[in-house]
Amino acid sequence: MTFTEQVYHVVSQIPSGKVSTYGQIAEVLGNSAYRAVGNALHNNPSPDKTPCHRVVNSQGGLAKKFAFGSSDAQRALLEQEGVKVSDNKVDLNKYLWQIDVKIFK
DNA sequence: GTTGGGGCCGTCA
DNA sequence: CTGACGGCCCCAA
Repeated sequence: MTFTEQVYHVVSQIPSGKVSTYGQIAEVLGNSAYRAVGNALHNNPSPDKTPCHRVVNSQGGLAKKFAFGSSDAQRALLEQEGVKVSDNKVDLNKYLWQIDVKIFK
């Protein structure tokens, strides 16, 4: 199980209507591997299995380029799931997903 | 509040 | 094996 695989696994565990940050994922997988996390999602071999649109940065803002093509698609998906997006940013206080460490165990 | 610079981890060429 | 890049994050001016 490589780091990338773990990232996919964790991201796939994100429930609908919730979002997570690169920092949170990195915090679960390692200490500070947010770089690797972004890289992993960039590869994103299975966008259907890996909802990278539910992954945002610390500011709750959407990324510039996603495997889907553009951030507008990501925003649409989030709103479709019940997550209200304003100015390409989500309310982390409400939609931030509490990552469970056991998910990749 | 905004901008700039440094540093972490992993993968690919 | 070494070098470079990335959808980042944090701290200091």
